[in-house]
Amino acid sequence: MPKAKPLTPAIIAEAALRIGDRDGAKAMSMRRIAGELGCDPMALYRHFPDRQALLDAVADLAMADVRDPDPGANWDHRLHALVTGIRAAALRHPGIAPHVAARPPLAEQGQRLGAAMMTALTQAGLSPADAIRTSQTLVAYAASALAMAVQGGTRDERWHQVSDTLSSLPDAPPGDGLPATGSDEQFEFGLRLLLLGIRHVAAADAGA
Amino acid sequence: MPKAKPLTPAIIAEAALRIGDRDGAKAMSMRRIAGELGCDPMALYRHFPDRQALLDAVADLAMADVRDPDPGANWDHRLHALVTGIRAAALRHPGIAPHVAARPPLAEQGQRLGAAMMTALTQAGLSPADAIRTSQTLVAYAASALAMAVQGGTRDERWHQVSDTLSSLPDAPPGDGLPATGSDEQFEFGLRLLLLGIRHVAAADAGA
DNA sequence: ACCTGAACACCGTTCAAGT
DNA sequence: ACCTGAACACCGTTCAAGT
Repeated sequence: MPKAKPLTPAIIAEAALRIGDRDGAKAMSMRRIAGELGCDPMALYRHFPDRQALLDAVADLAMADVRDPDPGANWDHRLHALVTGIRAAALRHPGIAPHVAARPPLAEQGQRLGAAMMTALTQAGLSPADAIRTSQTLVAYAASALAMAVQGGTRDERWHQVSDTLSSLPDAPPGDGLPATGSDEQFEFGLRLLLLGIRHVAAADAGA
Repeated sequence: MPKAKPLTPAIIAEAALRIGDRDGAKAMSMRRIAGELGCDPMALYRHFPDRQALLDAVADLAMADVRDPDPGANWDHRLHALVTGIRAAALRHPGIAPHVAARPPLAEQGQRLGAAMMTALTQAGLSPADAIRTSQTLVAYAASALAMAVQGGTRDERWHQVSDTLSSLPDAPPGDGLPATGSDEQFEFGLRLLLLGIRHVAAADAGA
């Protein structure tokens, strides 16, 4: 179903996100996106140098509805809300989530979220240099949590095997009732681990 | 250059790894692998259900030369060596590294490394349940560090922009001399953050 | 019954030909 | 000068035809 004419990068990215939400990651091909917009596939190349650049724009767009929660809250609440929000936003768009995990959004939304994390970490008492290093670590963890929850545009059952595999080792842990690898609970555990480490570094930075 | 006849999953995985090392991730196609082995592309399907399963085997193979360092060492030294070793092994095979990052190796090597991490964490004093949760977090972090260092089978320059982007924010940190996102130094920082958190949890588990 | 390779239904991107 | 779409060089996988 062809549409009107005026193409912009934003319109293209929105169409691609729609297709990804509907039909998965592999459906976001140049041909399918052009079909959705009713234009020639080659027309997309006048707005993006290649498919990778187009998907970068889609990934950034998917981060648009992550809110930086009330700036008056504690730094750890803010950080927790931000990182959780990034993961949740990506999971709301499973088609583009693998791309978010593989390549950090660096456009408008990526910069906004990066800035929010930096202020929360500075608020925590980290030195500017450590705040940057920590931001990168949190981005890495959020990305990985995404890759684990999503595979090829659908929530990935296979990761559950990691938990099963680890549970079946000699040291014999309980096994049942443990969070699966890509689950919300497992994500929360790792994030708490990182926040504990951050608190420690913050104390050291403040003491220095 | 066709070779001899007998195909096994191991021989196929070795050929694919060789191609990936030489020509990158996209070169590991069913057709190219078959060409390397001098067989029909369809012959591969008698040993693997699909391409994804074949790449899973290649990813596991790439972990084969990670050593569990001297078991007498401190738990944090062992963990550090294991996680660093996983990342280094994957970076030695950049063609398969993105796949290692996206899907954890669960075959022979994956189970061996999982078991090694579990014993180190138990040694640290963690409860079995927390040891599993922490293993998963460490796997997640290692995977992410890989995704950041490698893109499409080559070390990714684009991630350096994350560091640049964060450095250019209002709060104005020094900017120069900071580790780039996919770098060894940045990886070490995040790993130390996690080890600090683990030490904290270990103390709590021991006290309970 | 097993194996092969032609064929199907796609890709991203180049580039020559049209306007 | 700009835009188009045919064509190139690939994919993973199915399946009918051969042995």
